[in-house]
Amino acid sequence: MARAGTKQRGQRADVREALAVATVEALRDAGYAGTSAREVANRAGVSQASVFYHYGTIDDLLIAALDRTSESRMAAYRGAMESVATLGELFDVAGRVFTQDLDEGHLKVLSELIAAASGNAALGARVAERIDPWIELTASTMRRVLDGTPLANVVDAHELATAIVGLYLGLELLSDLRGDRRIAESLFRSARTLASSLDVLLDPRR
Amino acid sequence: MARAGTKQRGQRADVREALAVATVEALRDAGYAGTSAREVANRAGVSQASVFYHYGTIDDLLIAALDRTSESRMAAYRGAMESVATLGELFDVAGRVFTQDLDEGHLKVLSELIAAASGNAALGARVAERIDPWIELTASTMRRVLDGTPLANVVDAHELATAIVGLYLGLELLSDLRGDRRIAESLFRSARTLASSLDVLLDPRR
DNA sequence: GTCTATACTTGGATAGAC
DNA sequence: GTCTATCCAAGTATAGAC
Repeated sequence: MARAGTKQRGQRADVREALAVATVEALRDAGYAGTSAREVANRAGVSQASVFYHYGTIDDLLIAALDRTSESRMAAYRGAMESVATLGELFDVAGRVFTQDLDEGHLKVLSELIAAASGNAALGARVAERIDPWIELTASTMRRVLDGTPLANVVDAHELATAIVGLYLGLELLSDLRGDRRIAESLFRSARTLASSLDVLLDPRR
Repeated sequence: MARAGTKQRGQRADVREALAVATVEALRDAGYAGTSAREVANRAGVSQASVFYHYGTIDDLLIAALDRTSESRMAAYRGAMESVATLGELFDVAGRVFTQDLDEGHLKVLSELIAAASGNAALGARVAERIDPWIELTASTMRRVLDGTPLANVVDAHELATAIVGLYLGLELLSDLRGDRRIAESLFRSARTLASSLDVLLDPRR
């Protein structure tokens, strides 16, 4: 079924893909400072020059890696959040997805690039754009969960969402620094217990 | 009053001090990646070689800078937190000190070093040690504020403190990325309003 | 103690062969 | 398209003059 060019195009896409994957791994294992063109190229098993052929600059490669994980995680979160109707369920699901993020290093990619943005304004602007969808997703989830409860009139969903995304990032930093994900795990467990009690208070019919 | 040696010792201390101050500024303005021996030395107005004479390695200089801000901020926080007795007051004070941190870049020093720790395990261990006192301070403040309320039996102060420190770090990252501290400001304002209501619920006599 | 000069390493990016 | 070779800039660290 394939004509000439298909293989070529396929290989080209393969290398691009491999570089993006390798960049995610490098950011996860070695941080921003350790994610050089050489490091990524070695991980991908290609030459260092091909990084610049395919992506032009390191920043473009980093953004590609961020988009890669971000889109994949966004799909996972959306799916998980759709089934959530109460605060208890919310923390239950959030805890599970968070520890998965932690294990697979998805959040690490983001937190490394945010920190890197300090010394690289152009990169920072591009990273900032990519956080907005996460705050939106969180806000719409909060609106759904709080809808019909007295809290809906008291808290601003967008503001709350910003705090939650911030908390996610901060917990990632701390867990990673300690090399211990149990901190976050027990936190989500406690939050879930509290949230379940709150669910009853907010709507006793449940 | 001074003998020979006083001036010498004083100058030596001056340069050490100037280097530590310059490092804090460099981390704040240029991030970890931009904080090189050359950059710091230029800011301090001394030669690049003196960095190594005084601190031996870059890591030692970075830790000295962290200790410098950390101790100064710890004193400020302790003083501010002592007067706090209710949740409403807590968020009021926390909001003020947080925006001050943001403006002066104290938290930035910490968040940059935490992110840098990914690619530098030795640095990471030293940074981790320096976070514990903050969690302890937060935990003891929470114990005091929650003491005598029904919440005291429901939440684990140390766990809550970890979440709060994480939230602080995360909000710092987000505010800094956006270059907009109003996000955090309005968040603290809302939290304070909510907390004041909670104070009344928890102890109507107040 | 502080400087200049320098050795050595790593990283971003390009040129040119294949 | 991918490689090797190379250029250039920047960083850590040390040596040695003053």
